[in-house]
Amino acid sequence: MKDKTDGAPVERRRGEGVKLVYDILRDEILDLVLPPGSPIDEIQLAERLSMSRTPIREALVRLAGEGLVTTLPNRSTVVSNVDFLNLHTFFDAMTLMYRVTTRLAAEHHRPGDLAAIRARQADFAAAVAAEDALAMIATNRDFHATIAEAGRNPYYLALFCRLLDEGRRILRIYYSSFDDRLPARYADEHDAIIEAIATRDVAAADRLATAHADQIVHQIQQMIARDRRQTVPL
Amino acid sequence: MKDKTDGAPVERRRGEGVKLVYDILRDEILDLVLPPGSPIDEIQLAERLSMSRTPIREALVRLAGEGLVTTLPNRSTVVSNVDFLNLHTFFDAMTLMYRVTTRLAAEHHRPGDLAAIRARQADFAAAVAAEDALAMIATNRDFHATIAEAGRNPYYLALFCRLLDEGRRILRIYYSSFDDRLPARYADEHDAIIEAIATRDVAAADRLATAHADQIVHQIQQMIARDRRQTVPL
DNA sequence: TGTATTTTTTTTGTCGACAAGATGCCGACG
DNA sequence: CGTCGGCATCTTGTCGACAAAAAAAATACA
Repeated sequence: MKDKTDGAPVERRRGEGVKLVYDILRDEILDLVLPPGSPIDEIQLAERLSMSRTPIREALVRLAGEGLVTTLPNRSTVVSNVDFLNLHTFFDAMTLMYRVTTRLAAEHHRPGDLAAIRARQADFAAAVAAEDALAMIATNRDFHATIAEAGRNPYYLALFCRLLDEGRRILRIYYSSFDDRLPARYADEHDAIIEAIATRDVAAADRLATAHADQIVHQIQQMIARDRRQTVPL
Repeated sequence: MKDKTDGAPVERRRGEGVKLVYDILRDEILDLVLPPGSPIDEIQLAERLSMSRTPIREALVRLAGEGLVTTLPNRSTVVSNVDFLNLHTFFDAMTLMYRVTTRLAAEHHRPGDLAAIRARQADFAAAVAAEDALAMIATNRDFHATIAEAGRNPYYLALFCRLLDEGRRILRIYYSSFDDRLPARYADEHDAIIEAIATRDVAAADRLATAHADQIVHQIQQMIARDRRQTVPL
């Protein structure tokens, strides 16, 4: 089978191999190309990318640090599972991070930030117009991550990105039942959030972010309730 | 010089070397045995612990993932600096995590949790009685980490532990000026927090946690204001 | 035929060695 | 006397190979 990740002996700059493996695995995990529970074979990856096992292992250690993979000692490392039993902890943290990052963005954003945020919103609108649910997921993530960057709190940013990535995985699982009627509402809410940030209206930013988070959480919960049969193994 | 980390060729079980290096480096970084900016030489560590560079590198990658060390590409990896210019972001996140973890503990704690929390509080009280400021820092961290565990939100727990560790480092820097008059107040506040959690009084838990966080933040700020001269290089 | 035990195979964790990149030193030149 | 370029040294990033541990397979025995 022909793959875009060729096995030909390509020359790579020093220190670039790790990043390559890391990015590939990360994307494949978040896009569910590697579904939760998939074993990751180091040798196979090494042959596929025509490099030694050392950089692959380093990338795996980094992914394990972010919780995307789980390494069983002396056994294979597998893609981490999504903890459906404790999704409420995810929703709780997600909502809080939506709120604090948007609040902080309204407080601390600087001249260039609004342009970046609006650019991301344009990307999201394009994805909505194209009815590309996968692109919506990705651009929505980038939109809120950019807001978090404008808030300038690295601790919140790190946790928020982790949550957004996990959300990307969850949404992917329920991609088949993605309701493309709601996104228009999301786009409007995004515009309102931008407006609140631009006018430095912290209270409005908090209120809008809370409502936005509630929307997304509610939608995910609906998806889960709808497709529960498929998530429970026989 | 004789060290407890001997260089004799000791036999180690498979997979134990990485954890050993990780724990040693982590402790030395948080205790400022390795002050911020210290270069970490892989070969030197490998000789000191009588092992290859591979497990040392894996431990360094994990530490880099937690932000405790910074790896300059193709150059040495150094202990991460404390960002004094943006301490307010640290205080902000710290206060929020104090609040949400204490709230969640009041909501979700289970039978065994209170005993564990009280045990940690006893450790803290013992450190206060012994007037051991270093032990106070460590036991205070464990006390709040145990509360966060009782809250059962892994996302908050991870961020909170990271913040508590960073706080441990900051307090260590100002250890010389540690005022051992305040800790008695801390112990009382801890008792009040335990009471609020036990009675599942979420509002009280939130209020007490906020006050507690404000106390600690205020004390650190006072320390910094007092010793600013030493923090500014010539 | 089913189960327990041994053997084989596969995969991980660790090691020593080599090559790329960077830092510092030394000499040449303006 | 100061600055630039080349050389030596040091550290890191990567590689191939070996050993330990677990899984899988094969065999012996009841």
